[in-house]
Amino acid sequence: MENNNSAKSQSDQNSNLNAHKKVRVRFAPSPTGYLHVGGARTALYNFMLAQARGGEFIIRVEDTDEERSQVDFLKSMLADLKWLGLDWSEGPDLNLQDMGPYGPYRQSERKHIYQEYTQILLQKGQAYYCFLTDEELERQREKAVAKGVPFRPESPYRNWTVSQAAEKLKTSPASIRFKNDFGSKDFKFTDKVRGEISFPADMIGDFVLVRSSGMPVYNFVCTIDDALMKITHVFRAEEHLSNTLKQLMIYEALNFTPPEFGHLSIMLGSDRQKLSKRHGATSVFEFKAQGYLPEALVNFMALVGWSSPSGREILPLQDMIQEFDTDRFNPASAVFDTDKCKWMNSQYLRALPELELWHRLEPFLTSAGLKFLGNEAWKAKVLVTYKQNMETLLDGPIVLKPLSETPLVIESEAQEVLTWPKSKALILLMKDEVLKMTSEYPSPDLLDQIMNRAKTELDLKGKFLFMPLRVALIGKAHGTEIKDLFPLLRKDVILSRIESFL
RNA sequence: GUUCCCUUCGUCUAGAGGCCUAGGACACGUCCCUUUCACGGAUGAGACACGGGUUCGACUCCCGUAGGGAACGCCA
Repeated sequence: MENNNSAKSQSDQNSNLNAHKKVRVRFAPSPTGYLHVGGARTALYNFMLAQARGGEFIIRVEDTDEERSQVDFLKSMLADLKWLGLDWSEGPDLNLQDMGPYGPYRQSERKHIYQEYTQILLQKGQAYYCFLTDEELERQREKAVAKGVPFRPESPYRNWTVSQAAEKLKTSPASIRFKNDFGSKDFKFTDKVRGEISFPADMIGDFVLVRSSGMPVYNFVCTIDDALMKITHVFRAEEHLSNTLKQLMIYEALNFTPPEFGHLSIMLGSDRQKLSKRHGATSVFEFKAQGYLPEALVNFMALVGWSSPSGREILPLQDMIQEFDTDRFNPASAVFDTDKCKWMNSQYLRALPELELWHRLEPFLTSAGLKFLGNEAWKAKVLVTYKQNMETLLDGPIVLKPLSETPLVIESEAQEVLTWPKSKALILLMKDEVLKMTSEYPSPDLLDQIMNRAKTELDLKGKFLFMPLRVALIGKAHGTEIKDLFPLLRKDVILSRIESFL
């Protein structure tokens, strides 16, 4: 920790030197799947840094893996980012049209740029055409594993000049490898999350820059793009930490100035394994489908691996941006606790104004096939009492169903309540009173009237009074207080339920 | 195997050598509120991975060990 601290103060000096420079950060998703909460969190931190420092947040699409990249994934990722409220000023918009002066922002459209830099490295002798086949490489790897030494490809072509290779190129495909001539030099950098980091150059060999298909690989294009797009800070997942060595080598070979790096901890599932399907929801759109509020998800994700200086936990995005500080990242990997996420969601949900809540609930109510005829005043009244019972929007249909126009069934536990000796008489008494109603919804007085009559005429009290009434109204023995529930039900609904339940 | 990263209650975390008898939040237990279920309130249990140093003093600094993770791909 101490070396971390001294490292951090050093990096602070660096950032002070760069203080005049406008912060430019990027989120660089690979569209090979849906947006994952891990990726979303990385995007969030970058977004917060840009917002906090008045900089730009850029989306760059890393789609150099032609086999796995899909446009539909990209579209859904962008939509999810938007849903979370993480807006970007440069990159593809929702229709995949580029915005901003450093485009194109999809790497598949930047091949000509990468070719240019490939040529430079080739000419400078810092890269070479390599005709090694997969089989030859595999043999080398096996040999290295058997010897217990790290695998570093040894290419017989590493000293060939471009013109030497030209002839063979006509007949054989070739990849282009970076010529790692750094010997045992140490590559050092100050990680904003982890402090001073040092990699020996000889921990890797000559790595591939361009596939034999002509498509350049991640470490190469990432470096070129970060440099060309004038990215000042790269906050990305820890799994990229060791890649930084390759990228640092490329920065040096190309005379680019590296940005500041920060390698974020990984998010794990409850079994401390990498978050995956079997841990439940992992994609942002799944959280959306499960009734999570974007503002709650954002708040929660931010707090897995980062803490606010104030120590507040319920912290809306705007407040987090106010408090954002890159010194407060926790380098240890962290478990995504669904329980706590759900709790946080409930806090945001209950803090929403009732009509706004209803608006957010609507898609869930509709897809559950529920209809509500009440006006806005009624909806607001409903949610004042019912939002306490919801943690996610998905709870809406469950909790609100008793108030809908939908016919209800009596739960088996409630069925028993109806067999109590005076239950039927009580319900008939209620029916009698409801029949006398002149207004659309019952008044509080009416309930008092029913209770009083039940006490005097039937000698009922306690659960023998409350439960049968509740069962007659909503088919359930447990739930909302009768005095809150009763005024929310329309006269005709009450009567039809009494009929069907008797 | 090699290199690099990580290690505070079950979980997320606070902690910058004495403020630590280690604080907060989620989850859990108990009690209160409530003639039900929840909400809410109070309260309890619960952690510095281990071993050596350094220091008057170590959760905090250094070194090991153990455990976890990443990279060593013509994946990103």
